Formats: sequence, structure tokens, C-alpha cells
Amino acid sequence: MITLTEENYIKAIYHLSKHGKEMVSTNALAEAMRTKASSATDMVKKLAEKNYVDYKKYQGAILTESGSTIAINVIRKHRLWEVFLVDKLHFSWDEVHELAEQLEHIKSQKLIDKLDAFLGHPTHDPHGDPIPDKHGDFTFIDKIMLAQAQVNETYNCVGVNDSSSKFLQYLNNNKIELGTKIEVLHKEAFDSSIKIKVNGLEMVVSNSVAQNLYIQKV
Amino acid sequence: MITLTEENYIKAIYHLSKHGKEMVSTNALAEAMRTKASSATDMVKKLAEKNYVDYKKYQGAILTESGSTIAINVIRKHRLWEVFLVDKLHFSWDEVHELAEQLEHIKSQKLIDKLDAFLGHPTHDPHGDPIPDKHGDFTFIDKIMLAQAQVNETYNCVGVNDSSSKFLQYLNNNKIELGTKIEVLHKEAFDSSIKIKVNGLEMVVSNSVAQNLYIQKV
DNA sequence: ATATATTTTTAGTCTGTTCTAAAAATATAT
DNA sequence: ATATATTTTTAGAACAGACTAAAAATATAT
Ligand SMILES: [Mn+2]
Ligand SMILES: [Mn+2]
Ligand SMILES: [Mn+2]
Ligand SMILES: [Mn+2]
Repeated sequence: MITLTEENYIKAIYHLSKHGKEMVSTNALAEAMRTKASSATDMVKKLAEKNYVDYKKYQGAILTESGSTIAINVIRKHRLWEVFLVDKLHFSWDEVHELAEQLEHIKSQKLIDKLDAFLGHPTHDPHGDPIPDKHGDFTFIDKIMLAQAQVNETYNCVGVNDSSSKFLQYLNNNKIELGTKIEVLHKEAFDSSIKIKVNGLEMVVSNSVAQNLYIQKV
Repeated sequence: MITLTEENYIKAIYHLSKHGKEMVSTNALAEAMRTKASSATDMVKKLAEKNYVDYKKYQGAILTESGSTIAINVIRKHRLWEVFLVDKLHFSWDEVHELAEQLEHIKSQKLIDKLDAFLGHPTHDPHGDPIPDKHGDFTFIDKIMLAQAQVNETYNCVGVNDSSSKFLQYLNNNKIELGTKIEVLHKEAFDSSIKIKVNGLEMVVSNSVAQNLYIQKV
């Protein structure tokens, strides 16, 4: 039986290793888990013991096939619950992450299958992140960062990189949501800020915003 | 912050004390929690420390006002989730209890309020048990056990006492569910079994069934 | 009332997860 | 290459929650 804490570490390793197969350092893992390096070491040893990661002292950890399967399943649950909270319970997209952190640990394959069906087998969560299907396969969409956009082109907002409530609330305040059309008017060389037109209104976004908003050519 | 384990103990104390105000013995609590008396003692001391129970050595424990509020809130969540699982995800009533045991510990007042609204503010769970409202008030319905029924009367099935999947599956097999009409044909003095007519078919139920089925005069 | 049985508590241990402080290994700078 | 800085691991302790075995309190039977 896998514990809630183990699942969270495994998920963190998955995200830090960028979808799978590069070594994750103890310090990076500790920081992601908001804990100390000594705790991360202990946990990584335990995960290695249970064959969820391969671990070499001082080298870092990497998920095994079985660890990867667990990570993807937790992510699937997390994102499906987020869809439920937004689509069915009418939460705002900036409120659901912490709740999904709790719900993702509910153990029942049947529940997640039924939830998936109830939601109409969604492929993306409220932040534009892909939801792995029951075989663990993702539907990737072809997205770029707003920072990479071309002037005088129009794009669709399709996702966020930073899904903290602070950033999402910033987007709320500026009426930017998934599906919103963004026309790129000007890129300022000095500070990499970008002038865009959204909902008929012109506005300037900083580079740090432009690097956290994913778009797709319409 | 209250832990999952503390919530489960508090809920067990609530149920064992029959909705509130009688002392619960250490042994009874240990048995309900499927643990040992020494563990129950330890936990009861901790709950007393946190002022969720009043506890006197060798005398037993009883919920305080604050403990009672917690118990009722956990029960509210448990039963609302059961309604969700049955009404929205189409689980059968014999499958939902264990899942609700997990879901009842999700911490978010807003979630439970929204779930309640989404479900249409149900007053009873799939087993006929009352769902406390957000102020902790129950809607009690006037029910009796089938064992107390009168011959030649017709009743509505409104709840179960034993909500184990074994009993619920027995009812499934005999096409008895909440709302099913039951006509009482004969009570056998010898073994307290009861002959009833359900869905046009006659059948005999044992006393142990009759004591676990709640009914109401139509 | 005394002996016996049952219930409850205590004492000590274990596992899981965290921490701090110190030691060991690795990386970086001159 | 050596010194210094950074990262990682180890050692030892804490806390929650469980266990076993033994002691203490309470209940029951004669
Ligand atoms: Mn999330
Ligand atoms: Mn989590
Ligand atoms: Mn239940
Ligand atoms: Mn529970």
C-alpha cells in the first residue's frame, strides 16, 4: 500500500524530471516538497526500497516504470477533480488546485473511471494541462508561450505555466481565460513587455506574464 | 488542526453514544475502530487534551459541544458524498460507504456547501439516513422497523439499519430499495419471520432482516 | 466479603515522517 | 591542485498512532 506522502513525493519527482526520465536532485525535491534535504533523502531511499525510483547516493533519483505509472495516475485524478470542481461545482480556476491536492489521493479506480465519464472524458484541466487517459496517454496540444508570439498575429489562450492563484487572479482581473483571443500588437525590446489587444481593449503585459501564458495560433 | 484519525474516533464516539450524550467505554470505542483498548485510551486522552471529549479515567468519554460539531460535520460530508456517488456517478448503494469514508475527510467548507447545492440540498443519504444541514440540524422521519409492522398494512421502505454491502446486496437481489412498497401478510410467531408482498411477489424475510429495514406507513 | 473475571490504563516498543546538527561527498574558484 | 562552497547523507531526536504485556481498577459470582 502506498501512502499519501509517498504519492506526493512521486508526483513531485515526476514533475521535476519533466515528464519522466531525468535525474532529480535531493535539494530540488526537498524544495518542491517544502521540506528538508534530509527528509527527501530518507523518502527517496524508501521509494527505492519499494522500487518506485532508481536511486544512487549523491546522484539523485529517477522514476521507475511503476513509479511513473503511479505519478501519472495521481496527476490524472488531480486534473479530473479540478474539472469537476470548475465545471460542475462552479469553482473558479484559481480556487481548485489546493482542493485537488486532497482529492487526488482518494483511492478507487472505479470512482475515477466514473468521474471521467461523468465529466465527458475531458482531455484538459481548467488550466489547460493535459489529462492522461486511463492508459496514461496524454493529448499534447501545440502551444507556445506568449513571449514567443509574433507581432500582428492573433492567438488563442490555451493554458498557463504558473497556475498559482495569484497569477490566475491577475488573469481574471484582465478578463483573460482559456479560449480568450489575444492579438499581439507590439513587442518592447527594452523590457520584453508585450502590448496586446484582449476583448477589444489594449493592454501591456510584462515578460513574466508573457512567459506564463500559453497560446496557439488561431 | 484535526487529523483524519481524530475525526474517525470522534465520529465513532458520536455514533456509539447514540447521537450525543452518553458515555462511551474504551472497549466499545476500540472495537468500533477495530483497534486495541490501549490505543483507544491514548486517543481519548488526546481528544480530551484538545477539548473534543470529556474523559474520566475508567469512566469513559463523551463528546463536548465542539467534538459534537465536528462529528456532525463529518457525518454531513460522508452522507453528501454518498448521495453524489449514487445520484451523479451512478454507483449502487452498496458500494459507496467505503468511498465516503475517504471523501468525508476532505477539508473545505466551500466544497461541501457547493456539493450540497449541486445535489439539491438532499435531506437523506442513499441508505435513508438523515443528512445534517449546515447548522447541524437533522430532518428526522417517523420510521419503524419492519419487525414492528402490523399485518395487513402497507408500508414504504425508507431506510436500513445495517448498511453493510452484504445486507444491501440481499435487498438488491430481492428488488427492495428505498421507496419500495411492502405489504405485510403474516407474522410467524415461532421464529419472528414475516411474510410480505413486494413488487407483486410474496416472500418471507427473517427476523434479522426485519430488524434492519426501516419502513413508514403509506 | 472474598475470589475471580473483565475492563481499563500504563509502560515500553515500533513504524512513518519530520526536524536539526554534524559529517561526508561533490562542485567551484583561484 | 588546493581551498572553499555547496550538496547530500547520516545520526539522533520528536511526534502521531499503533501494538504487546503487565499492572491497576472495577464488576461479578459465590
Ligand atoms: Mn492543480
Ligand atoms: Mn497531493
Ligand atoms: Mn456510509
Ligand atoms: Mn472516515
